[in-house]
Amino acid sequence: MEINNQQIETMVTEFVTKSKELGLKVTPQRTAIYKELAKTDQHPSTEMIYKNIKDYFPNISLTTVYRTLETFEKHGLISVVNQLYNAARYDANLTPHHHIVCVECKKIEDIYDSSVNYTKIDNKIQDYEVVGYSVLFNGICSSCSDK
Amino acid sequence: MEINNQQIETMVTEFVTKSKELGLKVTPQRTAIYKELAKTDQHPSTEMIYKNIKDYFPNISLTTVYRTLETFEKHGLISVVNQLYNAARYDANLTPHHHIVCVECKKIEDIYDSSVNYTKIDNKIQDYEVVGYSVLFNGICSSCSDK
DNA sequence: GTAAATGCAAAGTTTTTGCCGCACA
DNA sequence: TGTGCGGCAAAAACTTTGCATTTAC
Repeated sequence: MEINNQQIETMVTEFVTKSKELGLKVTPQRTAIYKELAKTDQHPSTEMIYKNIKDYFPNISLTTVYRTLETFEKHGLISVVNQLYNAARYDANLTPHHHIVCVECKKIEDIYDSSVNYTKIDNKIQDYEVVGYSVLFNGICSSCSDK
Repeated sequence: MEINNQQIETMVTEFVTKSKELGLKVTPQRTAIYKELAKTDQHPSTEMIYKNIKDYFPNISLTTVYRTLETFEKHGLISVVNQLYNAARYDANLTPHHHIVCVECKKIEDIYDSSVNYTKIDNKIQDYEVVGYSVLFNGICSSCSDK
């Protein structure tokens, strides 16, 4: 799916407004980083964003991209697709179940709550042959919310 | 939730059987790694598993743990909780939507398929205050399945 | 006996941190 | 004119690879 120029401009305008509300400075680097992310639905990594910006903004630092994306995410301007990107986490329990991760301490727990249901899907979505799916809830665990 | 010794032994027995069926050698290291994962629902990282085993198996190598977990995962003996652990991936689209990732090439696409629905949940699961959730489908994209 | 698995060392990736200079409210 | 931001370098954290040795079958 393509995102057209007008949509991007709208998003950038909102980004500037929200940044000012949040007390974040709007710099050329930040605008470039936001725009790079707004113009694609490919969910790029930090490195990909950096490389794209380098073409027209050769002095930008990779560190800035890392720090800026983290700042944006912390303030809700963007979201991280893979909350648990820090390290691989494994599970020997192969029965279908869901997970909940604490956004503070990164602890993961299994969910067996019966209110959590997923509607049956067929094994074809868009151009993909689906081999599985997982539901990941984000939350704050009781010990972190106590703090 | 606790996993009792009998459950663990059953899992280890099945692990040995499946390994043999798959032509995988059952070594003391592999058994230790599997057991370490079977006895917890904490979804440990490679490092955590390594540290726990080190206590009673001081010679084990971190490399072995990495390689073994990858082998187990490839053969379906265990699963990886966070498919996209390689690098952080970002999204400027804040409207609720789901994702599908190609298990081969790691490409991510948005899902707007109306057959994908999630039943409404309240904002409390177990001890967590839920702030959001995401559904991640695993699949094989058309260009990868062509190969 | 042989192919597969392990351990060690080294290298490759991804991410974070410290420090200093710069710039915009 | 001070606080936040950016750039550079270094370090930290996580993961993979090459090679010689050992082991399970």
